[in-house]
Parts: sequence; C-alpha cells; structure tokens
Amino acid sequence: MAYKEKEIEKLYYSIGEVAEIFNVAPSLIRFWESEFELIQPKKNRKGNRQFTVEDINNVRTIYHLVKEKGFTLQGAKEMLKNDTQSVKDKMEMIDSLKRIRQFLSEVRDKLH
Amino acid sequence: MAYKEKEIEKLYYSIGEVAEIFNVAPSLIRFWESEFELIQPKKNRKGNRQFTVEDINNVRTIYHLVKEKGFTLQGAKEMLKNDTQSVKDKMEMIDSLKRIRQFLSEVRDKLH
DNA sequence: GCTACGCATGGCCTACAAAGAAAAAGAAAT
DNA sequence: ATTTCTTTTTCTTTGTAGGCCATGCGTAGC
Repeated sequence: MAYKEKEIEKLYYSIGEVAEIFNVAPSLIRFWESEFELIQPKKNRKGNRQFTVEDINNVRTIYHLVKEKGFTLQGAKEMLKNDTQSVKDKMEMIDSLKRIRQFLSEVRDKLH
Repeated sequence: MAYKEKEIEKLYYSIGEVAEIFNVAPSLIRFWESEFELIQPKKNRKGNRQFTVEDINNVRTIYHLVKEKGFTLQGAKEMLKNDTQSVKDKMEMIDSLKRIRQFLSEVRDKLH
C-alpha cells in the first residue's frame, strides 16, 4: 500500500471501548452516567450507548477529578457546577476587596 | 478595672474546644489525627490532647479540603503532599479577608 | 460466541459515630 | 474545706451507614 492508512476517527464508541480507554469496568461508566449530568451519550434504537469524542472527553473530566485528583463524587459535582472552586474562591476574594475599598472611600469622605 | 482586659490567647485548646470551632465531633478530630501527619497535637502526661493555635490551623486546612472542597481523605493527602504551601496561602488570604471585613464592620458601627 | 442493555442486589472500604471506661469539673450538703 | 453525687470531658476500641462501584440475571442484536 502506497500510503499509510490514516487513523480514522470513529463517530461513535461503545461503552466497552470507552471503559477500556480508562481501564475501568463498563458498569462504572454507566454508574457515572447516572450520577453526572455531564455524561449523556446518545443511544441507538436498541438502547446501546454511542459515545462521541466529546462524550469521551467528558468522561475524562470525571475520571480526572475522581480518580486522579481525589474528589468525592459530590465534590466533583460541586467542582463542575461552580466552574471550579478556585475560581469561586478568587471571586470571593475580589468581591471582598471591592467591598472593603468601597467602605474605605466612604470613611474617607466622612473624615473631610 | 482601669484597663480593659486584653484578650488572652490560650496556649492550649482541648479537643472539645477544637471540635466546637469546626462544629464537628471530637471523634472526628481524633480520626483525622490518625490519618494526617499534619495533625499532631501534643499530649499531656495523662494523654489529653493539647492543641496550639498552629495545630488548629492545620485542622482548618484539613477541614477546608475535606469538608469544603470535597476531597477524599486520600485526595487531601495528595494535595498536602504536593501543594501544601499554596493551599495554606489561599486559606490565609481568605481568612485574612474575613478578619478585615469583620474589623471594618466594627469600625463602621462605631462611627454611627 | 460476543457484546450490549436495564435492573437488582451484593459487597468492600471510607469516613466517621457510638460505646464504654475513666478522669475532671461542678454543685450541694455537711 | 471536704465529702458525696452528678455532669461533663476525655480517652481508646469497636461498630456502622453509606459511598462507590461490581456482579449476576434475564434479554436481545450481531
């Protein structure tokens, strides 16, 4: 063959393939699907899950939070809900600083 | 008394006091002590735990990771292993801002 | 045969809570 | 002040609810 066959990116992946990618049991993927809104693969007429690459990336996100970073499922949900806790923490800080500045300028005005 | 008595910062706090600060059961503090090297209060001759302010701040770090951010204990341990300083820095910032806000609202009340 | 499905049930740790004993701290009476 | 009784606080050890999946069953398409 003259040309090396190009890797074809499949449209859909089965649950078994996805499970293998992350080296977990298919039941775990189904369980996560029941727990996380983020994971919602299409199903064909028969009911089989069809994972797109994006679906798989969503699974990857869950996997990363739960298996690599060590969040509880609840903690991972919060993380996803709030864009990430650290963002939230930073916003709280900024908000706090704004209020402080506001307050201090009021004080300055009263001192005059 | 002519002078307002200064708040005395205790040298040692009992496990009950520490538990109350975080609104958890004393048994949980003991359990965390058994799990995290970070928490190692001194014990007196009788075996009672004596928490310094620093010990309490270490408990606060655990509390933050486990109860607020949603890490598993294992996840929290990893976090502490790799990233102790930045966790502590952020917590100090948040704590510092809280104190400042508290102080400023006292100032505001006195101005009225 | 292989892989998928849903559903139910099973099971192992994690993350604590409760139990039980002993000491300390009040409180009441002497 | 001291004795006695009660309540609170601590300790260590043991128990346990629930979180996090895994396994098994019956079924169906390829």
